[in-house]
Amino acid sequence: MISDSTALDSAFLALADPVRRSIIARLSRGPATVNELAEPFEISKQAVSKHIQVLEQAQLVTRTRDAQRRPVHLNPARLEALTAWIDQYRLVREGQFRSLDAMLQSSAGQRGAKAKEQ
Amino acid sequence: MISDSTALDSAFLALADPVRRSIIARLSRGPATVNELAEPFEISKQAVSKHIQVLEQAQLVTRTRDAQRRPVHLNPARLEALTAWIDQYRLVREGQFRSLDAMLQSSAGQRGAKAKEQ
DNA sequence: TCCTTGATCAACCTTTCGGTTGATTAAGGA
DNA sequence: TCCTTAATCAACCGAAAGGTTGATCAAGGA
Repeated sequence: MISDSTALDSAFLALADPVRRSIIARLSRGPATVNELAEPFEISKQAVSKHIQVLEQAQLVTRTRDAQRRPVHLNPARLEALTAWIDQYRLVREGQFRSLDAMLQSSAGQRGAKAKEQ
Repeated sequence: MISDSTALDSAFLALADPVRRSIIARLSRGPATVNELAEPFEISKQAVSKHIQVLEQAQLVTRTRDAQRRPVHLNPARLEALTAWIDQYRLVREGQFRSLDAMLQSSAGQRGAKAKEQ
């Protein structure tokens, strides 16, 4: 599980772009070079290269060396870490939405409890 | 499952900020008002209000009306939709990373296959 | 050696993001 | 009615995102 806040920032930010998500989808079928990854898009190869760097910094992908090629691999562990974070909050407690009025009237609820990210 | 690309954009972007993730974490323990959500942070209430609007537009939270209060609720369904998206690619195919060289040498691999986001 | 291929670096531009402050709206309560 | 509380709107600002073009680097191959 990722606990560093900046790591989560970069990982979620990396997924917040259709080009980068499409690259993830492509890499789930196997590694690919920058040229291969750039081919489906209308933007420049430099732009795709930047997207890959964003994914790499988020540790969602890794790169190896093969002569002048720099093949890109998916890093599934990082994707798992993101689902792990989401799953912390995905299942909310039974009955907590039962009655908003009851909650607001019984004192100030959890007011003052410092929200803390795990 | 979310299939609209802009919906995924806004949802992942919404999670790419420590303040907003902290708000999600807080809301997983029950609904809260803007003032309650703003209390742990050193930024202005207006800034927190903006963060909540980002989460609301991403449909990660919803709001109700209670007199002059606008309590915020978590929308777990949206979080589930995100894990569903990630899970498409989380489990990569057996053996696809076996040998990069083999892949690159056996023709051009999957070159030309249009990457398509589901 | 020279050329080609694969990919990055660098500079620049425009738009969006995250924050601020000040004014305004909306709903009760005295 | 007037005041307080809850929250948003509006205008503005600096930083970062996402794109472009042009130059450069690195590794083979003829």
